[in-house]
Amino acid sequence: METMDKPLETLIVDSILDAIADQRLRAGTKLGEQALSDIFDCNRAHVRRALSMLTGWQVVDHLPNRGAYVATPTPQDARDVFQARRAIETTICRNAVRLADAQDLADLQAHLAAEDAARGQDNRPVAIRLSRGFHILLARIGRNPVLARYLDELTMRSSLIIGLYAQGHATLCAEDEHAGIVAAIAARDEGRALSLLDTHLRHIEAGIRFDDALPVTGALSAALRGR
Amino acid sequence: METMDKPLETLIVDSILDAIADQRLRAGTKLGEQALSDIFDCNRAHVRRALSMLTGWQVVDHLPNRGAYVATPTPQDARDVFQARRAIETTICRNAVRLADAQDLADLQAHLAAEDAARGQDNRPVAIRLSRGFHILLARIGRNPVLARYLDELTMRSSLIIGLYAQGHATLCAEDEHAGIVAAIAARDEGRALSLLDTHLRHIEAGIRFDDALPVTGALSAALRGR
DNA sequence: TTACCAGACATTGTTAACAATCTATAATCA
DNA sequence: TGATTATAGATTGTTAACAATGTCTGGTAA
Repeated sequence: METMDKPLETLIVDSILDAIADQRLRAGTKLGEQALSDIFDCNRAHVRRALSMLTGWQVVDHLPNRGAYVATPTPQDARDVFQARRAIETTICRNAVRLADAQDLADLQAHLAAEDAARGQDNRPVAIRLSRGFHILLARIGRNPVLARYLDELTMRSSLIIGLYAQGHATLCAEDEHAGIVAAIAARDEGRALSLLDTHLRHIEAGIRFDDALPVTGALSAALRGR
Repeated sequence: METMDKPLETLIVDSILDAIADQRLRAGTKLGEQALSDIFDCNRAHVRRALSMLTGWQVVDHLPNRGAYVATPTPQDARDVFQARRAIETTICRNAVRLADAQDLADLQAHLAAEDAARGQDNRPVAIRLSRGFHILLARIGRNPVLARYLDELTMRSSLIIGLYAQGHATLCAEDEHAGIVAAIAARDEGRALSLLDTHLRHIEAGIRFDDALPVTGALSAALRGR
């Protein structure tokens, strides 16, 4: 009889990761232990463990005696993250072209439709989540959990970077670029898929503007409660 | 006046990571909280934090109510890890070919000499460390800390895999293959460097034998004390 | 006004005691 | 003998109190 336990730390970590991915939690936000204990109605020790896990995800910086803060990527970090994404997503995409079955292709089409719908309704929060979700879905189809885990991390950091440096501009993946990649995968055209993906990632990176500064932010509980 | 603090958790984490990288700590070893507290002469809370960080490195599995264990990669994990290494080290190597300056090339030559010396003396522990160190050095020369960090993690997991599944066989990187890569980098021959690196990584992977089973192990304190 | 300092307040870090769970030993029964 | 179950010990999980550090306010003097 399985207990199907749901460790409390995992809930905290996932909530914060989701909030970062959705750009509800912005770079530089302080993650106070008391505040998080209140929000998740738990002991400070749990929060502490969760924060050290998030540090391992590289999306939280821990300053001794001063607390934990959502990481603030530098321009150099941004370049490195996007280069890493190109390296990893290239292999993921090659896997996807080879391994995608009928169900996977259907999932991709459904995802494109959902993205389209969200944009049609001007639903920005959902559009952000689906935009990231496309890359995550590709990683699942690639069937390499090691690479998928790294991509998870890199897309989190991408969210922080985009929220910091590309507020007005290319804040979302261009939808037609996603569609082109899906078409190439369905056609088993590896070369075209890889080329389109590389171009797509460079477009995202090109949308960031480092001269824009960072606005500080508050409202931790609102960012985490929301969904 | 800097305090140059050296957080205790960091010491514990680094010691265990080093022990794993050097194959002193083997897959499946139990990491008891009391045992580690004794070894590092510290509070159990520190050990607890260190273990949760190591979980983030994917080299420690945490079983609720049963403790922490050095991860035991499956054959599938092994395939995924090596594919990830090929993806990441390809980009790292491309960077290295472009960015290596005179000092970097000298460092590479010095490293090859050190590897040669260790082999000449049949100093297996040092040879293991240097074998991994070559790939880490390449990553430093590539100047992308994000990729370097992932390679750190992947080489750790490679150490566990090799210790588990390739005991007798290809337990070390072939030295001449490292030398060939260095020569290609020095000649700024990107194509040759990438090709040699890919072949090298496939050779390492080919050395693992999944039919061999895992021997359990003990001697935690000896593995960590040693150096 | 501005710079500096002292104190109160809030936050993080540390420790120990207690509770819950698991594991290994030994006794019981078929 | 072999399997099962109780019990004791060890290990992990949880909590609260206390200590150390950082931050902020208000006041003082140049």
